[in-house]
Amino acid sequence: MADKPASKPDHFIQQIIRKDLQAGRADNIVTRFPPEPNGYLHIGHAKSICLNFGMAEEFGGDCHLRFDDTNPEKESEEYVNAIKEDVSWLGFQWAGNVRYTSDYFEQLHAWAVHLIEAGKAYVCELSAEQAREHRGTLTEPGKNSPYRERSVEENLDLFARMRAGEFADGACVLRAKIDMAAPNINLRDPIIYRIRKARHHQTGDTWCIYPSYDFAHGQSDAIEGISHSICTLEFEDHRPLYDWFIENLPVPAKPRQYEFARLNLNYTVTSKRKLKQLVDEAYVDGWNDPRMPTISGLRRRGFTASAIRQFCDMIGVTRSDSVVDMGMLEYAIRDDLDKNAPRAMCVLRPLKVVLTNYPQEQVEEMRAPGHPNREEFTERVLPFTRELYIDVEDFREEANKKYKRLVIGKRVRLRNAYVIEADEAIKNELGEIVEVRARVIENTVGNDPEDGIKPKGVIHWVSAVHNLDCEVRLYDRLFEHEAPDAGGRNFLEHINPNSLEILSNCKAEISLAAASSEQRFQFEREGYFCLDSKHASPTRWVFNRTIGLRDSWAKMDQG
RNA sequence: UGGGGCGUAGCCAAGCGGUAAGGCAGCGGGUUUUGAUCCCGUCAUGCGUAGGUUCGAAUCCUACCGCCCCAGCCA
Repeated sequence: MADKPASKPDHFIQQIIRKDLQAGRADNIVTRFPPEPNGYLHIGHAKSICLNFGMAEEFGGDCHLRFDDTNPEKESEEYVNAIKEDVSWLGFQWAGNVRYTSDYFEQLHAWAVHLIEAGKAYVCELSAEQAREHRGTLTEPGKNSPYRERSVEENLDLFARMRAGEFADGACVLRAKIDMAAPNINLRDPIIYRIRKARHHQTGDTWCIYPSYDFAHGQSDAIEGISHSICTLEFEDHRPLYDWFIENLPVPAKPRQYEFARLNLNYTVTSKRKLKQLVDEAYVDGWNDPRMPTISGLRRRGFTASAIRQFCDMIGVTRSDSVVDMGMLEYAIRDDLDKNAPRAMCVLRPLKVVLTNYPQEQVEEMRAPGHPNREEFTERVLPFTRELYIDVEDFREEANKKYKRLVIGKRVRLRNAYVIEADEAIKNELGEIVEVRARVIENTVGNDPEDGIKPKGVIHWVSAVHNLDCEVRLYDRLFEHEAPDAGGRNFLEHINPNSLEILSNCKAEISLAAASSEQRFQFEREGYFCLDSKHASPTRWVFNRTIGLRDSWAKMDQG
């Protein structure tokens, strides 16, 4: 009774929607995720996707996917396709067809004409530079454009000729006639149409004038019957303009805009411009490089959609600027993979162990569970032979009692197999350990040693004759600085030169030969890994480390 | 120095006049054939600061301080 599981409290958007429903201000909740197809989606977009689709789902409404494609020069079909794939992969389904702001260009144009006819818009021939001078500053009001008082007829004619392609890019624009002295700069006669003689990925050469974001967004929301238009905080200043258009146009609905704080994650950048730069200048291997905070990068890295959704749920939705610790994202993926990833053993840095008392030709088939507490996972078979590999890190000639691995004269458990005891380290001429001689303690598979001397710890291993050669890629954060783009510094200066380490001589248990693309595993005692979708082939195994296991030993060993 | 926002623990975040939820990280302990997982415990006499109103203030009022956004024919 007293400790009934507390349900998560509503965030402010949920509170608004609940009130709107109760007050009858809305009966059908419709949201939209409105990306511009000018780059790939990243973890910050995941927050918006989860919010928009989540609200529709929670309140029995719909969420649309609408490409905000009003700037053909920066957009492309490649991005459209990648975005659709990422949204689907995250587990969301948009209502109806994919929509495009460009679907509404004809209607938007008609509304622009409507504003002209109402004396609320005019064609302005000020150059970009002159327009800037007329705009005023943050503290000084702007000056009216000399073209502001043109007749309706002249404006109609000019706008028609803009559409007809009679003017060069930049020769003139259509502006809303609002107030050049408004303290909110967005209201100082904002541009609503500009000339762009560029081929559009959806409409081809149909148009040479394109509506601005401010003119297109709210009206598109109205056309689609969006009830709650959710965007990020930097658009808050645009809300008066959003409302102005809705009030001054014969739109079929009156959507409302609400703003929330965008996601910031430490040790990374979430800016499409910067991510594009990393790709274009080859700091990474494409938008889906496993170090990228893009949805496709995280996917290739081994993240699951449900971990990303859980993360978005953990961080909440508020209006305060915040920087979420990367540790939260790491927690979300470890939590998912711990419960759901099958276990396997893989030796990353092999060191040969010869079991001197084990018969040369003998092969025993050890059995290992696919998961420590999920019996439905299929059991693995691990061939055990006289020669094995263990990890270099798991052997020391001598060590203090805190080191719970193999030490000369001490015992250790080989996971799912025998307890062994080390006798001798064989070194090369450089003094490097190249082999360890050890002995199997009899009758210790599933049992403690009969002499009562228990092993210090458990280490993983793989047969030196029955194993899978593979490559493992270890990733570290892409940036060394927790706020790479802070302080006016160039974020590229903070790139971590050691963000990728390729281990090419790894030895995995043979069951891993059947791994499929992006399939995820826990390599016991190491971390979570997945088969790389780009570099792996039927004859080549490349595993990406998604994230290591929590490692309290690493901390102890330092200090 | 105009306008719009935001300040609750190292981080995220509840709180909506009745005496500071929860999560991440950390720390201590228990279980463990993964130094993982799991379990238990611990972690704000304090809510940007200073006043005020009130029996009672993180919540209301006033002033101040700090941070973010806006002067694209980008979104």
